[in-house]
Amino acid sequence: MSEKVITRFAPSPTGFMHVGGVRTALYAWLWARKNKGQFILRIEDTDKEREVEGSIQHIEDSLKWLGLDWDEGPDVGGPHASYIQSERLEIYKKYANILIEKGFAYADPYSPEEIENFRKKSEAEKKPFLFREHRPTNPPEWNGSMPLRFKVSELKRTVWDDIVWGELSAGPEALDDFILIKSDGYPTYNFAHVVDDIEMGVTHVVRGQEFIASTPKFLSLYEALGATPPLFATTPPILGPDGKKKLSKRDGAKDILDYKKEGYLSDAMINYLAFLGFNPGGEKEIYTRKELIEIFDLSKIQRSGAKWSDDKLNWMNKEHMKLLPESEIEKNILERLPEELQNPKLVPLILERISKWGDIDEMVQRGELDFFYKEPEYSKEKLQEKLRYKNTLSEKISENLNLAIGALMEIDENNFTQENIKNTLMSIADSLETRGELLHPVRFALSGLDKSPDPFTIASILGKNETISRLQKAI
RNA sequence: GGCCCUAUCGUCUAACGGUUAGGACAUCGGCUUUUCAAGCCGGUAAUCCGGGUUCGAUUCCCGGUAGGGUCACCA
Repeated sequence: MSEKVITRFAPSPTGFMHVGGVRTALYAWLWARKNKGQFILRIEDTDKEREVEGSIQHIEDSLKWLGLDWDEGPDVGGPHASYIQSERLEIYKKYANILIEKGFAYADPYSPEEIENFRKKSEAEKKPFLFREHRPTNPPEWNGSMPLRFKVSELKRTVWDDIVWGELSAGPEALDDFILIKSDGYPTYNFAHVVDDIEMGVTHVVRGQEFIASTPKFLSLYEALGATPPLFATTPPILGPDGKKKLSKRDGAKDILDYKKEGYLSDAMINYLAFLGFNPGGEKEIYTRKELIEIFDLSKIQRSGAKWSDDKLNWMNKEHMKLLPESEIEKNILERLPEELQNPKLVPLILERISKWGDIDEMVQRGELDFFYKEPEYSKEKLQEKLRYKNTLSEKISENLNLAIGALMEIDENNFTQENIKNTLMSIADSLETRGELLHPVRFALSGLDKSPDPFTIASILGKNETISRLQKAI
Protein backbone atom coordinates (compact mmCIF):
# COMPACT_ATOMS: atom_id res chain seq x y z
CA MET A 1 0.00 0.00 0.00
CA SER A 2 1.30 3.40 -0.93
CA GLU A 3 2.03 5.93 1.75
CA LYS A 4 1.67 8.79 -0.64
CA VAL A 5 -1.04 11.32 0.06
CA ILE A 6 -3.47 11.73 -2.80
CA THR A 7 -6.27 14.27 -2.61
CA ARG A 8 -8.71 15.47 -5.19
CA PHE A 9 -11.09 18.26 -6.00
CA ALA A 10 -14.13 16.91 -7.78
CA PRO A 11 -16.57 19.64 -8.81
CA SER A 12 -19.51 19.18 -11.10
CA PRO A 13 -19.61 21.54 -14.04
CA THR A 14 -22.84 23.29 -13.16
CA GLY A 15 -21.76 26.91 -13.22
CA PHE A 16 -19.15 29.13 -11.69
CA MET A 17 -16.95 28.37 -8.72
CA HIS A 18 -18.06 30.01 -5.52
CA VAL A 19 -16.02 30.57 -2.38
CA GLY A 20 -17.22 27.40 -0.65
CA GLY A 21 -16.03 25.16 -3.44
CA VAL A 22 -12.80 27.04 -3.71
CA ARG A 23 -12.06 26.57 -0.04
CA THR A 24 -12.66 22.83 -0.27
CA ALA A 25 -10.27 22.70 -3.20
CA LEU A 26 -7.77 24.79 -1.26
CA TYR A 27 -7.78 22.50 1.76
CA ALA A 28 -7.32 19.41 -0.41
CA TRP A 29 -4.54 21.13 -2.34
CA LEU A 30 -2.76 22.36 0.78
CA TRP A 31 -2.82 18.88 2.26
CA ALA A 32 -1.41 17.31 -0.89
CA ARG A 33 1.33 19.92 -1.19
CA LYS A 34 2.21 19.76 2.48
CA ASN A 35 2.68 16.01 2.23
CA LYS A 36 4.39 16.17 -1.14
CA GLY A 37 1.54 14.15 -2.56
CA GLN A 38 -0.69 14.32 -5.59
CA PHE A 39 -3.59 16.67 -6.21
CA ILE A 40 -6.17 15.50 -8.71
CA LEU A 41 -8.80 17.52 -10.53
CA ARG A 42 -11.74 15.39 -11.52
CA ILE A 43 -14.91 16.55 -13.24
CA GLU A 44 -18.12 14.95 -12.00
CA ASP A 45 -20.45 15.48 -14.91
CA THR A 46 -22.89 12.65 -14.43
CA ASP A 47 -25.93 14.89 -14.39
CA LYS A 48 -26.28 16.01 -17.95
CA GLU A 49 -29.39 18.04 -17.12
CA ARG A 50 -27.63 20.43 -14.84
CA GLU A 51 -24.44 20.77 -16.79
CA VAL A 52 -23.53 24.30 -17.83
CA GLU A 53 -21.40 24.78 -20.87
CA GLY A 54 -18.02 26.33 -20.27
CA SER A 55 -17.93 25.28 -16.63
CA ILE A 56 -14.86 23.10 -16.94
CA GLN A 57 -12.87 25.93 -18.45
CA HIS A 58 -14.17 28.19 -15.75
CA ILE A 59 -13.15 25.81 -12.99
CA GLU A 60 -9.68 25.49 -14.47
CA ASP A 61 -9.32 29.25 -14.83
CA SER A 62 -10.39 29.77 -11.24
CA LEU A 63 -7.94 27.23 -9.86
CA LYS A 64 -5.18 28.67 -12.02
CA TRP A 65 -5.79 32.17 -10.77
CA LEU A 66 -5.54 30.93 -7.23
CA GLY A 67 -2.42 28.99 -8.04
CA LEU A 68 -3.93 25.65 -7.07
CA ASP A 69 -2.12 23.48 -9.58
CA TRP A 70 -3.15 19.90 -10.19
CA ASP A 71 -0.97 16.93 -11.04
CA GLU A 72 -3.66 14.93 -12.79
CA GLY A 73 -6.74 16.29 -14.50
CA PRO A 74 -8.80 16.59 -17.66
CA ASP A 75 -6.27 18.77 -19.46
CA VAL A 76 -3.00 17.26 -18.21
CA GLY A 77 -4.09 13.64 -18.12
CA GLY A 78 -2.51 11.13 -15.78
CA PRO A 79 -2.33 7.42 -15.05
CA HIS A 80 -6.08 7.13 -14.54
CA ALA A 81 -7.32 9.22 -17.45
CA SER A 82 -9.93 10.22 -18.28
CA TYR A 83 -10.60 12.61 -15.41
CA ILE A 84 -14.04 13.42 -16.69
CA GLN A 85 -16.64 11.01 -15.37
CA SER A 86 -18.78 10.96 -18.49
CA GLU A 87 -15.77 9.46 -20.26
CA ARG A 88 -15.38 6.70 -17.66
CA LEU A 89 -18.71 4.94 -18.17
CA GLU A 90 -17.06 1.60 -18.95
CA ILE A 91 -15.28 1.62 -15.62
CA TYR A 92 -18.50 2.16 -13.69
CA LYS A 93 -20.16 -0.60 -15.69
CA LYS A 94 -17.33 -2.94 -14.76
CA TYR A 95 -17.79 -2.20 -11.08
CA ALA A 96 -21.55 -2.50 -11.44
CA ASN A 97 -21.16 -5.98 -12.84
CA ILE A 98 -18.89 -6.96 -9.99
CA LEU A 99 -21.58 -5.85 -7.55
CA ILE A 100 -24.28 -7.73 -9.45
CA GLU A 101 -22.20 -10.89 -9.44
CA LYS A 102 -21.59 -10.58 -5.74
CA GLY A 103 -25.30 -10.03 -5.17
CA PHE A 104 -24.86 -6.46 -4.04
CA ALA A 105 -26.88 -4.87 -6.82
CA TYR A 106 -30.21 -5.37 -8.52
CA ALA A 107 -32.44 -3.74 -11.08
CA ASP A 108 -35.13 -1.39 -9.86
CA PRO A 109 -38.38 -2.27 -11.68
CA TYR A 110 -40.48 0.62 -10.38
CA SER A 111 -41.52 3.62 -12.39
CA PRO A 112 -40.65 7.08 -11.10
CA GLU A 113 -44.34 7.55 -10.27
CA GLU A 114 -44.42 4.46 -8.11
CA ILE A 115 -41.36 5.59 -6.24
CA GLU A 116 -42.88 9.00 -5.77
CA ASN A 117 -45.89 7.35 -4.15
CA PHE A 118 -43.68 5.41 -1.75
CA ARG A 119 -42.02 8.64 -0.85
CA LYS A 120 -45.25 10.49 -0.26
CA LYS A 121 -46.50 7.71 1.92
CA SER A 122 -43.42 7.90 4.10
CA GLU A 123 -43.74 11.64 4.30
CA ALA A 124 -47.37 11.39 5.39
CA GLU A 125 -46.35 8.94 8.07
CA LYS A 126 -43.54 11.31 9.09
CA LYS A 127 -41.05 8.59 8.44
CA PRO A 128 -37.87 8.81 6.44
CA PHE A 129 -38.17 7.29 3.01
CA LEU A 130 -36.27 4.03 2.63
CA PHE A 131 -36.33 2.24 -0.67
CA ARG A 132 -35.20 -1.00 0.88
CA GLU A 133 -38.58 -1.29 2.57
CA HIS A 134 -40.02 -1.70 -0.91
CA ARG A 135 -37.27 -3.93 -2.23
CA PRO A 136 -38.74 -6.18 -4.97
CA THR A 137 -38.66 -9.88 -4.19
CA ASN A 138 -37.86 -10.99 -7.70
CA PRO A 139 -36.09 -8.15 -9.48
CA PRO A 140 -35.68 -8.53 -13.25
CA GLU A 141 -32.29 -8.88 -14.81
CA TRP A 142 -30.60 -5.52 -15.25
CA ASN A 143 -30.55 -4.52 -18.90
CA GLY A 144 -29.38 -0.95 -18.54
CA SER A 145 -32.74 0.68 -19.09
CA MET A 146 -33.72 0.50 -15.44
CA PRO A 147 -31.90 2.02 -12.51
CA LEU A 148 -29.43 -0.27 -10.82
CA ARG A 149 -29.59 -0.23 -7.07
CA PHE A 150 -27.15 -1.14 -4.36
CA LYS A 151 -28.39 -3.88 -2.07
CA VAL A 152 -27.70 -3.25 1.57
CA SER A 153 -26.79 -6.58 3.05
CA GLU A 154 -26.29 -5.83 6.70
CA LEU A 155 -28.36 -3.32 8.63
CA LYS A 156 -26.03 -2.13 11.30
CA ARG A 157 -24.85 0.96 13.02
CA THR A 158 -22.04 2.62 11.09
CA VAL A 159 -19.15 4.14 13.00
CA TRP A 160 -16.34 5.95 11.32
CA ASP A 161 -13.67 8.48 11.97
CA ASP A 162 -13.50 11.96 10.53
CA ILE A 163 -10.27 13.91 10.74
CA VAL A 164 -12.17 17.07 11.60
CA TRP A 165 -15.17 15.81 13.58
CA GLY A 166 -13.71 12.84 15.32
CA GLU A 167 -15.84 9.73 15.69
CA LEU A 168 -19.13 9.87 13.83
CA SER A 169 -21.86 7.31 13.73
CA ALA A 170 -25.31 6.69 12.32
CA GLY A 171 -27.97 4.07 12.82
CA PRO A 172 -29.15 1.58 10.19
CA GLU A 173 -31.75 4.05 8.93
CA ALA A 174 -28.86 5.82 7.19
CA LEU A 175 -28.38 2.74 5.03
CA ASP A 176 -30.52 2.23 1.99
CA ASP A 177 -30.65 0.70 -1.46
CA PHE A 178 -29.43 3.79 -3.28
CA ILE A 179 -29.15 4.05 -7.03
CA LEU A 180 -25.81 3.16 -8.54
CA ILE A 181 -26.61 3.71 -12.18
CA LYS A 182 -29.46 5.83 -13.44
CA SER A 183 -31.81 4.80 -16.19
CA ASP A 184 -29.96 7.13 -18.56
CA GLY A 185 -26.85 4.99 -18.14
CA TYR A 186 -24.89 7.49 -16.07
CA PRO A 187 -23.77 6.57 -12.59
CA THR A 188 -24.91 8.58 -9.61
CA TYR A 189 -22.49 10.64 -7.56
CA ASN A 190 -22.77 8.10 -4.76
CA PHE A 191 -21.41 5.36 -6.98
CA ALA A 192 -19.09 7.17 -9.37
CA HIS A 193 -17.08 9.06 -6.80
CA VAL A 194 -16.45 5.93 -4.75
CA VAL A 195 -15.30 4.00 -7.81
CA ASP A 196 -13.05 6.85 -8.90
CA ASP A 197 -11.57 7.40 -5.48
CA ILE A 198 -10.71 3.70 -5.33
CA GLU A 199 -9.31 3.65 -8.86
CA MET A 200 -7.29 6.81 -8.38
CA GLY A 201 -5.95 5.79 -5.00
CA VAL A 202 -7.33 8.81 -3.20
CA THR A 203 -6.19 8.75 0.41
CA HIS A 204 -7.96 11.83 1.83
CA VAL A 205 -11.39 13.07 0.88
CA VAL A 206 -12.09 16.69 1.78
CA ARG A 207 -15.68 17.80 1.33
CA GLY A 208 -18.55 19.71 2.86
CA GLN A 209 -20.70 18.53 5.73
CA GLU A 210 -23.69 17.93 3.49
CA PHE A 211 -22.09 14.55 2.80
CA ILE A 212 -21.93 13.35 6.38
CA ALA A 213 -25.42 11.91 6.24
CA SER A 214 -24.63 9.75 3.23
CA THR A 215 -21.21 8.58 4.38
CA PRO A 216 -22.64 5.31 5.80
CA LYS A 217 -23.89 4.53 2.28
CA PHE A 218 -20.45 5.17 0.83
CA LEU A 219 -18.84 3.00 3.46
CA SER A 220 -21.21 0.13 2.79
CA LEU A 221 -20.27 0.39 -0.86
CA TYR A 222 -16.55 0.32 -0.08
CA GLU A 223 -17.17 -2.73 2.01
CA ALA A 224 -19.13 -4.48 -0.72
CA LEU A 225 -16.31 -3.77 -3.14
CA GLY A 226 -13.76 -5.03 -0.67
CA ALA A 227 -11.93 -1.70 -0.77
CA THR A 228 -10.41 0.32 2.03
CA PRO A 229 -12.13 3.67 2.34
CA PRO A 230 -10.05 6.86 2.34
CA LEU A 231 -9.76 9.16 5.32
CA PHE A 232 -12.51 11.77 5.49
CA ALA A 233 -12.08 15.40 6.41
CA THR A 234 -15.36 17.25 6.52
CA THR A 235 -15.45 21.02 6.19
CA PRO A 236 -18.00 23.32 7.80
CA PRO A 237 -20.16 25.61 5.66
CA ILE A 238 -19.40 29.21 4.81
CA LEU A 239 -22.36 31.19 6.06
CA GLY A 240 -24.22 34.06 4.47
CA PRO A 241 -24.88 37.48 6.02
CA ASP A 242 -27.57 36.15 8.36
CA GLY A 243 -24.97 33.89 9.92
CA LYS A 244 -27.22 30.86 9.71
CA LYS A 245 -27.76 29.58 6.23
CA LYS A 246 -25.06 28.64 3.82
CA LEU A 247 -23.77 31.47 1.67
CA SER A 248 -25.83 31.41 -1.50
CA LYS A 249 -25.87 33.27 -4.77
CA ARG A 250 -28.73 35.29 -3.42
CA ASP A 251 -26.59 36.49 -0.53
CA GLY A 252 -23.99 37.63 -2.97
CA ALA A 253 -21.88 34.49 -3.21
CA LYS A 254 -19.80 35.51 -6.11
CA ASP A 255 -17.96 33.84 -8.88
CA ILE A 256 -14.42 33.53 -7.54
CA LEU A 257 -13.15 35.13 -10.72
CA ASP A 258 -15.13 38.26 -9.87
CA TYR A 259 -12.67 38.78 -7.06
CA LYS A 260 -9.90 38.63 -9.60
CA LYS A 261 -11.66 41.27 -11.66
CA GLU A 262 -12.06 43.45 -8.60
CA GLY A 263 -8.34 43.39 -8.15
CA TYR A 264 -7.90 41.09 -5.19
CA LEU A 265 -4.59 39.29 -4.82
CA SER A 266 -4.89 35.53 -5.13
CA ASP A 267 -2.47 35.13 -2.22
CA ALA A 268 -4.77 37.20 -0.04
CA MET A 269 -7.82 35.25 -1.16
CA ILE A 270 -6.12 32.00 -0.29
CA ASN A 271 -4.98 33.29 3.06
CA TYR A 272 -8.46 34.55 3.89
CA LEU A 273 -10.23 31.43 2.71
CA ALA A 274 -7.83 29.14 4.55
CA PHE A 275 -8.48 30.99 7.78
CA LEU A 276 -12.23 30.96 7.35
CA GLY A 277 -12.73 27.70 9.14
CA PHE A 278 -9.16 26.83 9.96
CA ASN A 279 -6.67 28.17 12.46
CA PRO A 280 -3.19 26.89 13.26
CA GLY A 281 -3.13 28.55 16.68
CA GLY A 282 -0.89 31.45 17.53
CA GLU A 283 -1.45 35.05 16.64
CA LYS A 284 0.00 35.32 13.18
CA GLU A 285 -2.66 35.80 10.53
CA ILE A 286 -0.88 36.88 7.40
CA TYR A 287 0.62 33.88 5.71
CA THR A 288 2.25 33.52 2.33
CA ARG A 289 1.31 30.60 0.14
CA LYS A 290 4.44 28.75 1.17
CA GLU A 291 3.85 29.32 4.87
CA LEU A 292 0.27 28.20 4.50
CA ILE A 293 1.43 24.89 3.10
CA GLU A 294 3.79 24.45 6.02
CA ILE A 295 1.31 25.14 8.78
CA PHE A 296 -1.83 23.64 7.29
CA ASP A 297 -3.36 20.74 9.13
CA LEU A 298 -6.64 19.00 8.32
CA SER A 299 -7.22 18.24 11.97
CA LYS A 300 -7.32 21.95 12.80
CA ILE A 301 -10.26 22.66 10.57
CA GLN A 302 -13.20 24.15 12.41
CA ARG A 303 -16.46 22.29 13.01
CA SER A 304 -18.95 25.13 12.99
CA GLY A 305 -19.79 27.40 10.11
CA ALA A 306 -18.11 30.75 9.55
CA LYS A 307 -19.61 33.93 8.25
CA TRP A 308 -18.02 35.56 5.24
CA SER A 309 -16.59 39.01 5.93
CA ASP A 310 -15.64 41.42 3.16
CA ASP A 311 -14.12 43.70 5.79
CA LYS A 312 -11.59 41.15 6.85
CA LEU A 313 -10.86 40.07 3.31
CA ASN A 314 -10.17 43.69 2.36
CA TRP A 315 -7.88 44.15 5.32
CA MET A 316 -6.02 40.97 4.49
CA ASN A 317 -5.72 41.95 0.86
CA LYS A 318 -4.15 45.22 1.87
CA GLU A 319 -1.68 43.42 4.10
CA HIS A 320 -0.70 41.24 1.17
CA MET A 321 -0.37 44.26 -1.11
CA LYS A 322 2.15 45.68 1.29
CA LEU A 323 4.18 42.49 0.99
CA LEU A 324 4.57 42.98 -2.76
CA PRO A 325 7.83 44.37 -4.18
CA GLU A 326 7.64 48.05 -5.08
CA SER A 327 7.96 47.43 -8.77
CA GLU A 328 4.99 45.08 -8.66
CA ILE A 329 2.88 47.59 -6.78
CA GLU A 330 3.78 50.34 -9.23
CA LYS A 331 2.95 48.17 -12.21
CA ASN A 332 -0.44 47.21 -10.84
CA ILE A 333 -1.41 50.72 -9.90
CA LEU A 334 -0.21 52.40 -13.08
CA GLU A 335 -1.98 49.93 -15.33
CA ARG A 336 -5.31 50.84 -13.75
CA LEU A 337 -4.71 54.56 -14.27
CA PRO A 338 -5.70 56.62 -17.32
CA GLU A 339 -2.94 58.08 -19.48
CA GLU A 340 -2.97 61.52 -17.87
CA LEU A 341 -2.33 60.03 -14.43
CA GLN A 342 0.50 57.65 -15.32
CA ASN A 343 2.82 59.25 -12.80
CA PRO A 344 4.91 57.01 -10.54
CA LYS A 345 4.86 59.73 -7.90
CA LEU A 346 1.18 59.01 -7.35
CA VAL A 347 1.81 55.40 -6.42
CA PRO A 348 2.45 55.67 -2.66
CA LEU A 349 -0.38 58.12 -2.29
CA ILE A 350 -2.82 55.81 -4.03
CA LEU A 351 -1.56 52.69 -2.29
CA GLU A 352 -2.45 53.96 1.15
CA ARG A 353 -5.98 54.76 0.03
CA ILE A 354 -6.97 51.41 -1.47
CA SER A 355 -7.44 47.89 -0.23
CA LYS A 356 -7.62 46.26 -3.67
CA TRP A 357 -6.59 47.34 -7.15
CA GLY A 358 -10.19 47.81 -8.22
CA ASP A 359 -10.56 50.66 -5.74
CA ILE A 360 -8.42 52.69 -8.11
CA ASP A 361 -11.12 52.54 -10.77
CA GLU A 362 -13.53 54.10 -8.32
CA MET A 363 -11.11 56.84 -7.33
CA VAL A 364 -10.64 57.69 -10.97
CA GLN A 365 -14.35 57.58 -11.64
CA ARG A 366 -15.11 59.90 -8.76
CA GLY A 367 -12.53 62.31 -10.15
CA GLU A 368 -10.54 62.32 -6.94
CA LEU A 369 -7.28 62.38 -8.81
CA ASP A 370 -8.21 64.80 -11.59
CA PHE A 371 -6.51 67.76 -9.96
CA PHE A 372 -3.16 66.16 -10.55
CA TYR A 373 -3.36 66.80 -14.26
CA LYS A 374 -5.80 69.64 -14.61
CA GLU A 375 -6.55 72.76 -12.65
CA PRO A 376 -9.24 72.23 -10.07
CA GLU A 377 -12.52 73.96 -10.67
CA TYR A 378 -14.33 75.46 -7.77
CA SER A 379 -16.84 78.27 -7.36
CA LYS A 380 -15.93 81.55 -5.80
CA GLU A 381 -18.40 80.91 -3.02
CA LYS A 382 -16.93 77.53 -2.26
CA LEU A 383 -13.47 79.06 -2.22
CA GLN A 384 -14.57 81.82 0.12
CA GLU A 385 -16.20 79.32 2.37
CA LYS A 386 -13.16 77.06 2.37
CA LEU A 387 -10.77 79.93 2.97
CA ARG A 388 -12.55 80.95 6.07
CA TYR A 389 -10.77 78.57 8.33
CA LYS A 390 -11.56 78.79 12.00
CA ASN A 391 -13.14 82.21 11.67
CA THR A 392 -10.15 83.78 10.03
CA LEU A 393 -11.01 86.51 7.56
CA SER A 394 -10.44 85.72 3.94
CA GLU A 395 -8.35 88.85 3.42
CA LYS A 396 -5.99 87.61 6.04
CA ILE A 397 -5.69 84.29 4.31
CA SER A 398 -4.98 85.85 0.96
CA GLU A 399 -2.19 87.56 2.73
CA ASN A 400 -0.99 84.21 4.03
CA LEU A 401 -1.17 82.65 0.60
CA ASN A 402 1.04 85.42 -0.65
CA LEU A 403 3.51 84.60 2.08
CA ALA A 404 3.43 80.99 0.97
CA ILE A 405 4.04 81.90 -2.64
CA GLY A 406 6.93 84.12 -1.67
CA ALA A 407 8.58 81.39 0.33
CA LEU A 408 8.00 78.69 -2.25
CA MET A 409 9.57 80.92 -4.89
CA GLU A 410 12.78 80.68 -2.92
CA ILE A 411 13.00 76.93 -3.35
CA ASP A 412 15.02 75.82 -6.31
CA GLU A 413 12.94 74.06 -8.93
CA ASN A 414 15.16 71.00 -8.68
CA ASN A 415 14.74 70.86 -4.93
CA PHE A 416 10.99 71.23 -4.95
CA THR A 417 10.57 68.12 -2.85
CA GLN A 418 7.88 67.15 -0.44
CA GLU A 419 10.28 67.59 2.45
CA ASN A 420 11.54 71.04 1.44
CA ILE A 421 8.05 72.30 0.79
CA LYS A 422 6.94 71.00 4.13
CA ASN A 423 9.77 72.72 5.98
CA THR A 424 9.18 75.96 4.16
CA LEU A 425 5.45 76.07 4.66
CA MET A 426 5.59 74.83 8.23
CA SER A 427 7.96 77.59 9.27
CA ILE A 428 5.44 80.14 8.03
CA ALA A 429 2.51 78.29 9.50
CA ASP A 430 4.18 78.15 12.90
CA SER A 431 4.44 81.91 13.00
CA LEU A 432 0.71 82.24 12.56
CA GLU A 433 -1.98 81.89 15.15
CA THR A 434 -3.03 78.49 13.80
CA ARG A 435 -1.28 76.37 11.25
CA GLY A 436 -4.57 75.60 9.60
CA GLU A 437 -5.11 79.16 8.45
CA LEU A 438 -2.26 78.66 6.04
CA LEU A 439 -2.24 74.95 5.32
CA HIS A 440 -5.89 74.44 4.74
CA PRO A 441 -6.29 77.18 2.16
CA VAL A 442 -3.13 76.07 0.39
CA ARG A 443 -4.36 72.50 0.24
CA PHE A 444 -7.74 73.57 -1.08
CA ALA A 445 -6.26 75.92 -3.64
CA LEU A 446 -4.20 73.07 -5.01
CA SER A 447 -6.81 70.31 -5.00
CA GLY A 448 -10.17 72.03 -4.95
CA LEU A 449 -11.44 69.15 -2.84
CA ASP A 450 -12.79 68.88 0.68
CA LYS A 451 -10.70 65.82 1.25
CA SER A 452 -7.32 65.26 -0.31
CA PRO A 453 -3.75 64.34 0.51
CA ASP A 454 -1.65 66.91 2.34
CA PRO A 455 -0.55 70.10 0.50
CA PHE A 456 3.15 69.27 0.59
CA THR A 457 2.76 66.02 -1.26
CA ILE A 458 0.43 67.57 -3.79
CA ALA A 459 2.75 70.49 -4.40
CA SER A 460 5.76 68.27 -4.89
CA ILE A 461 3.90 66.24 -7.49
CA LEU A 462 2.50 69.27 -9.30
CA GLY A 463 5.89 70.97 -9.45
CA LYS A 464 6.90 74.50 -8.62
CA ASN A 465 5.33 76.37 -11.52
CA GLU A 466 1.97 74.72 -11.34
CA THR A 467 1.81 75.05 -7.57
CA ILE A 468 2.50 78.76 -7.61
CA SER A 469 0.16 79.35 -10.48
CA ARG A 470 -2.69 77.66 -8.63
CA LEU A 471 -1.99 79.64 -5.48
CA GLN A 472 -2.00 82.88 -7.41
CA LYS A 473 -5.24 81.98 -9.05
CA ALA A 474 -6.79 81.37 -5.66
CA ILE A 475 -5.84 84.83 -4.50
C1' G B 1 -40.99 14.02 11.85
C1' G B 2 -36.39 10.25 11.90
C1' C B 3 -31.13 10.31 11.88
C1' C B 4 -26.54 13.14 12.34
C1' C B 5 -23.96 17.44 13.97
C1' U B 6 -22.71 22.33 16.10
C1' A B 7 -22.57 26.31 20.10
C1' U B 8 -16.21 31.63 23.19
C1' C B 9 -16.57 39.35 22.04
C1' G B 10 -20.97 42.09 16.47
C1' U B 11 -17.46 38.79 13.11
C1' C B 12 -13.10 35.15 12.35
C1' U B 13 -10.86 32.63 16.23
C1' A B 14 -6.93 31.09 20.69
C1' A B 15 -6.87 28.83 25.44
C1' C B 16 -2.72 19.84 28.46
C1' G B 17 -9.32 20.84 33.76
C1' G B 18 -6.17 25.91 37.00
C1' U B 19 -5.18 32.43 32.21
C1' U B 20 -6.89 39.28 34.71
C1' A B 21 -10.55 34.08 28.87
C1' G B 22 -5.58 35.99 24.34
C1' G B 23 -5.29 37.83 19.11
C1' A B 24 -7.40 39.77 14.51
C1' C B 25 -11.48 42.42 11.68
C1' A B 26 -15.21 45.92 12.73
C1' U B 27 -16.43 49.83 16.24
C1' C B 28 -15.17 53.93 19.72
C1' G B 29 -11.33 57.40 21.73
C1' G B 30 -6.42 59.62 21.53
C1' C B 31 -1.72 60.67 19.10
C1' U B 32 0.56 61.43 14.69
C1' U B 33 2.82 69.20 13.04
C1' U B 34 -4.75 71.45 8.53
C1' U B 35 -8.80 67.75 5.84
C1' C B 36 -8.80 62.56 3.94
C1' A B 37 -6.02 58.15 3.93
C1' A B 38 -2.22 55.40 6.22
C1' G B 39 0.35 54.50 10.83
C1' C B 40 0.84 54.20 16.23
C1' C B 41 -1.44 53.86 21.18
C1' G B 42 -5.66 52.78 24.04
C1' G B 43 -11.03 51.52 25.23
C1' U B 44 -15.90 48.84 24.89
C1' A B 45 -17.11 43.80 23.94
C1' A B 46 -17.67 36.74 24.67
C1' U B 47 -17.53 31.17 27.21
C1' C B 48 -26.26 29.84 25.10
C1' C B 49 -29.18 28.00 29.70
C1' G B 50 -29.69 24.26 33.71
C1' G B 51 -27.81 20.25 36.23
C1' G B 52 -23.83 16.99 37.40
C1' U B 53 -18.27 14.99 37.87
C1' U B 54 -14.09 17.63 40.24
C1' C B 55 -10.48 21.04 45.23
C1' G B 56 -11.33 23.64 40.50
C1' A B 57 -15.03 23.52 34.51
C1' U B 58 -14.83 27.57 28.26
C1' U B 59 -12.78 22.62 28.50
C1' C B 60 -15.58 16.20 30.64
C1' C B 61 -20.94 13.97 31.19
C1' C B 62 -26.43 14.56 30.99
C1' G B 63 -30.73 17.54 29.85
C1' G B 64 -32.76 21.90 27.66
C1' U B 65 -32.61 25.84 24.06
C1' A B 66 -31.07 27.70 19.50
C1' G B 67 -29.00 26.74 14.83
C1' G B 68 -27.24 23.66 10.78
C1' G B 69 -27.02 19.17 7.60
C1' U B 70 -29.68 15.05 5.51
C1' C B 71 -33.89 11.79 4.26
C1' A B 72 -33.41 12.48 -5.05
C1' C B 73 -32.79 8.46 -11.37
C1' C B 74 -28.45 16.33 -7.56
C1' A B 75 -23.90 16.49 -6.46
